Amino acid sequence: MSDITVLVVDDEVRMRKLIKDFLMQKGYGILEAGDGEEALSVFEENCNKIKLILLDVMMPKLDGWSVLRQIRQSSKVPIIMLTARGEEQDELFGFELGVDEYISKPFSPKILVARVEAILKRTSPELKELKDYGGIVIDTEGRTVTVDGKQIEMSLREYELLKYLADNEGIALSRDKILNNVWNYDYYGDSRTIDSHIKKIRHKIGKKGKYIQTIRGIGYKFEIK
Amino acid sequence: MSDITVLVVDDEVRMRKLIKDFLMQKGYGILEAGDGEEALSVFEENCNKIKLILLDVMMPKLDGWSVLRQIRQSSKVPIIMLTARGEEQDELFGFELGVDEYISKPFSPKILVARVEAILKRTSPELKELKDYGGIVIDTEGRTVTVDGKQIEMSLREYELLKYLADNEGIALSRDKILNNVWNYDYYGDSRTIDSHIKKIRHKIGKKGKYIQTIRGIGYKFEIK
DNA sequence: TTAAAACGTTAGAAATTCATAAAATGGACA
DNA sequence: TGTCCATTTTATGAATTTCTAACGTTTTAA
Repeated sequence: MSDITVLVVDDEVRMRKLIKDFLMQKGYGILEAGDGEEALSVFEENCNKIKLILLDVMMPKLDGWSVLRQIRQSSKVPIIMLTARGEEQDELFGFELGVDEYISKPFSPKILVARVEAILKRTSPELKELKDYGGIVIDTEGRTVTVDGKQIEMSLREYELLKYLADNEGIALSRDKILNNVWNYDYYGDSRTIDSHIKKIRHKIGKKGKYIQTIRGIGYKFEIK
Repeated sequence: MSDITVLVVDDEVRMRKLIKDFLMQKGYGILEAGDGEEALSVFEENCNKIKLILLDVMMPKLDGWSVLRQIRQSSKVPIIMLTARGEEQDELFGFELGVDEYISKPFSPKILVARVEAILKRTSPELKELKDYGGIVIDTEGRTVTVDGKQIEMSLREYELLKYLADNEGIALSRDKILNNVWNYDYYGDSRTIDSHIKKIRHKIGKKGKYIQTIRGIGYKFEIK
């Protein structure tokens, strides 16, 4: 289950349903609104979940431009405007207000999905499985670590250890806990081996090595400071 | 008071009451639903408050799986499925739909509470274990002590001792008790070593050092005044 | 008032713990 | 088999923490 939610705002139920069907098929969560006012209240309630808004221009009560302007006062969430043919003259005006894309009706579902995915890919880090811990970027898919834009070569244990620490940011982890999670649960060796790896990681990530704090008598803690 | 609310969905009133009692004791707010349809409408009304759903599988009108699927269209709120024994074969299927845990009936309340707390801990940041003792804030996860917003460096014993005293706020603790709890039970040394640490703690927490009272002839007591 | 007891404070010794480097181990692969 | 590399272990010194013992101060009770 993806944790990406798209808000679809259109006064036509059939249009909403159409968009919903295609995006849900791609695994996105969908929220709907039938007019501008509803859009604002739905967005307010779910602003942390909503990663993209598809916004029709022509709507009763409150039109798309007004909704756009309101939302932009508090959020930079990507917005795609849905326009009817012949409304192109507004585009320039819209980009200044922070519109990310236009799709003009009627559109092919393929195009819609493609544009949505393109935008989400560049704006939603969780889609890339990239996590940024204060400049230390961990790509769990590619199993790579990048510090200040420079990729760092890491061995298996180093990577796993760093990831475990970073995933538990702010939590002091005992040596036992670390061994049980990064090594096999029945690991039999010296817990000093952790120190050894910590040393190498700290060295490799340079200045950011100080994010890995030593908790004397306990273990280590990752903390961005 | 925590503003964490749990939605309990089960068709048996007694079951709901049981779960409710235990979770309310832990300080969570409870909402109830007696069938799948009610569950959906209650969730819709309170989706921003509800931080976890306990969902029975077998219910009239709309079963747990359908409710799960519906809710997953708009939300990734953690869901624990309550299954009768022998329904395990569905588990794999459920995880794909975003089930976070299974608990099979009959269950011990202890397990229920433990699982609920484990999930909430990792999904609700507002639940972070910060305890404020009159301006002395102890973060048990991060193992840090903050006094009036300023973090204080503490050694292992100092931290453990302060935490032990604070956890037993208002209770006079004998030296023996302190030694047995903060030091190893087979500690062999002088109990005056406590005084030494108390002195350092008092100094480190400055004005708030007066919270640690000396109980002559007995030991010490933490009291906010 | 005074001695005894309990606690506060201090400084330094002792013990623990960690960082580091370097050597040993062990597995993968040519 | 030998080489390479990741990993683990070991050794050493440094840093920190903990403990102790001694002395000072306060409280208690005779």
